Amino acid sequence: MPTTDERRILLVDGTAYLYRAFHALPPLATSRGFPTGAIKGVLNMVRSLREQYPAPWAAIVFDSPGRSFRHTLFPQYKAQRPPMPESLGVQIAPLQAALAAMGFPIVQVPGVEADDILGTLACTASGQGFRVFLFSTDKDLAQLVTPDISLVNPVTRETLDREGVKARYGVWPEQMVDYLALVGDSSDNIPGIPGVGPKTAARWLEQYGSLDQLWAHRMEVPGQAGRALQDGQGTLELARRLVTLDCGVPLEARLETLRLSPPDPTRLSETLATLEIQDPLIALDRPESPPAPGAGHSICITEWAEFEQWRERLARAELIAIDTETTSLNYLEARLVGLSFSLDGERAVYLPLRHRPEAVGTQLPAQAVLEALRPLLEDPARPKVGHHIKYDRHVFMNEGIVLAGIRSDTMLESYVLNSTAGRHDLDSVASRYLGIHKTPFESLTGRGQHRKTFDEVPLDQATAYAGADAWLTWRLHQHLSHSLETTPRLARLVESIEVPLSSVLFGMERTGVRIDREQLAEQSRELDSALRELRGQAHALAGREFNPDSPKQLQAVLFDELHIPAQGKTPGGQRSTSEAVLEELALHHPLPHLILEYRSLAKLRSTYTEKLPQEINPQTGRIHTSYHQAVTATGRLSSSDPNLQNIPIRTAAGQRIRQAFVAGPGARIVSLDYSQIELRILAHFSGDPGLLAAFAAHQDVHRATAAEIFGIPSEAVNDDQRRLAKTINFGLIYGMSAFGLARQLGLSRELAKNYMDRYFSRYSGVRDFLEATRRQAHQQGFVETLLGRRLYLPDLESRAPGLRQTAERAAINAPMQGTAADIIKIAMIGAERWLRDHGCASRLILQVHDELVLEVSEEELDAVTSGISQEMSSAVELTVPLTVQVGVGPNWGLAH
DNA sequence: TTCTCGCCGTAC
DNA sequence: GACGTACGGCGAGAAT
Repeated sequence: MPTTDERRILLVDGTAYLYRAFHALPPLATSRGFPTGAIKGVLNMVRSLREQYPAPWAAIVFDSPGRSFRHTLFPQYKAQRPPMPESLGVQIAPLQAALAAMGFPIVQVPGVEADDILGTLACTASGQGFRVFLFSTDKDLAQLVTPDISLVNPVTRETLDREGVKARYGVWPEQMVDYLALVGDSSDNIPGIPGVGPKTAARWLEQYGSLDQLWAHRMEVPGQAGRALQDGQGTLELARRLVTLDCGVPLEARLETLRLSPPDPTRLSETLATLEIQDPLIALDRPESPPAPGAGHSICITEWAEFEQWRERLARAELIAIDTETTSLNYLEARLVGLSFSLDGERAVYLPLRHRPEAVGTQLPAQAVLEALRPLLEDPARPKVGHHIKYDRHVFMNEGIVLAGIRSDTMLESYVLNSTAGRHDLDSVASRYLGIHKTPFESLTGRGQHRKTFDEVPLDQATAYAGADAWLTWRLHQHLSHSLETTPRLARLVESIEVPLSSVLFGMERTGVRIDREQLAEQSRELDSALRELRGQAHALAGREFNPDSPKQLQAVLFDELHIPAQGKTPGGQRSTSEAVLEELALHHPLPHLILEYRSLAKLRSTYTEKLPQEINPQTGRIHTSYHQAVTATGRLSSSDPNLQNIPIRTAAGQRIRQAFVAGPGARIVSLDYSQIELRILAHFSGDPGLLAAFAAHQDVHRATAAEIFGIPSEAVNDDQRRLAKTINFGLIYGMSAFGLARQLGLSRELAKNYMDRYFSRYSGVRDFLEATRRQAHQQGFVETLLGRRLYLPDLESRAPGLRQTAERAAINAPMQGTAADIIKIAMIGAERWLRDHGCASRLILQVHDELVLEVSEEELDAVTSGISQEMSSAVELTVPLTVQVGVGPNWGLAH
């Protein structure tokens, strides 16, 4: 994007900005109570806009209070709108003063709405050869879009050109007025044709071209919507006049006056001082904004000779940053559209392969290019780096190419460097570490129903976008790997664990897990009838029909109608209907218990028995989850689409769902899980003799704990005592307090405190370790796992006690949870290597934090079971044994 | 129609 | 206020 183009003008819908800032941002006020939140918000938005869209010309347009021609036309126009809040209204004048001091021309015309002013200015400027950028979220303005006038969403920066309008709304800009007239606009109180929404309107206009043509053929339009159309003449006439922007508003402000001026530092600082706004970014705003930081350069390759030259360069490169562009985020459905590479972080090449003919003039034949690149892509000695390269491996695999030579992954580098710094997608990481703000993907493809796939994106845009992904990845690797080297353990974590693990996860995702569809269907049917029955009983008890899935309706029934006394509050201040509360309420009335039963079955049905079959891939007949390696704070994996790490196990009905996870013919399911891994880690870290001894002797640790707390022989421990000890043991890992223990067990606070004191006097090593962890966390600002993985905890220094205490509990939990994660990751890499070295057909299929699940062919059963179990227990050397429990069965439910 | 948020519940 | 880490379904509201 050129940074100095004389004929560019920015037209900003100031009123819309104002409302957005007012609603989106926390209220802010001067020491005397004058509200300033919206002012500060708008100033910041306008500042960043000026940086990102350098232009010599601009206007910020405001609505004026009072009536416009539309009110005369239609008295109910905007009638249902609440008046502007007073605390917003008073901010307008000082805002305009500050904007003027920043050098922005302000335009406001009595009796004229901002949209009409924007329309008039846009048309005038465009007529004089200007390139116009309209900043507004109002879809009415889409009618103005032409090759010279673009509409930019100020929040997402999504830019709509003519194609974009068509993609977003399904109609061309010149059809927008007709579209809006058909649909109506509830926020402006503009009537439309009843029953006609965006989809119907777009379909009709696609078919008939315009409202006039549609009207001429109205008797041919079938259905209820067709009848509503036939009755709608008056409505349509009116609506069309209301939504049409008036582009001929008489303006005093002539275009020549709309030049951005340099800020007036004196006036600006005075204005900001009065408003008590201290924001160096606003104050330091300069007329010459810096250009967008270090843009790389991207070349599109469409000639074979040129491709050959680049291929030779790639073959000689020390390191290749690589990225794929595809048709889908779903790794099995994704089809390769193009490839980008960068060798130096300055230049990138883009190889379009499967763009649609209408989006591209010419492109090289995909198959030939891939075959020519295959030796390079599959060569382990040609080092590559990518961002989230597990996805690219899938894409290549879909093309029959086995990507090899993966040196690193910038997503994993960013995650290990600081898991909680923010998201770890390329956009976020590039902004965070390089200060470079990528063009959002949606600004190329649009959003929603009509969005394009990447193969429909025009080649120039695709090249810039895909090329940026490659050169950014190259630069990020340089930056992040350097940062990691200052803490060698972190560098080693990436290199020895996360990057190899990414390959293991790739294999697990690819393999998937077999599901017995019919068994789940049968369970759904049974749940259905049980739920119908429970629902009927609940309505009978309540004396009326209500939706037991709705906490809000349930509150009304329980607390207002049945007058059961409420127990606790949700964080949002509502009367809670959580499981713990309903358990209590069940003592007063039969309904709460019924609801609990209903909820547990409804959960099983909606989340599992109904959902899982829909996730079965038609090609493979199996479920392929996604494992996320850069999401959790502590280093654990997470799983989604579907989440296979929260499949029920505790209840009998839940167990049955695991039984639908089955082995293929000739195979068995083997489950191996670490026994008490986090408590063992606690024993290791604390070195507490009592805890170490219990594990060394392979005792039941909860029973041993109970024996210590109660001062009795372990044979004498009863079930209640063991349960209490178990709760304390788990609570320790989570940083639980005596209060929490009391609540969990229904004890008095004194008694709970008493038990915890006894625990800590018997296990003083644990007490000292927890205390040392807290102290170290405060001193360093982070805690560490066994392998040096860090969790930073800035909230430890927060002035808010709630935040601080939560951070302290996280500081206690993270070393144990995170170390367990480190250990199982090492075990997974070891397991995969073991299977490969032994030429096994058996496959890892699931990981559930402390459990690995494999699908094992029967002839390999004994060898694999003992081999993997050995890999797991020897993953690291602790001062306690790492015990692994093994189960085998025809399905997951029976493999425990 | 689609998105977001609050609430709730499943796992380890 | 009071037990850590996740993902996701549903209802309800909404500057769709």
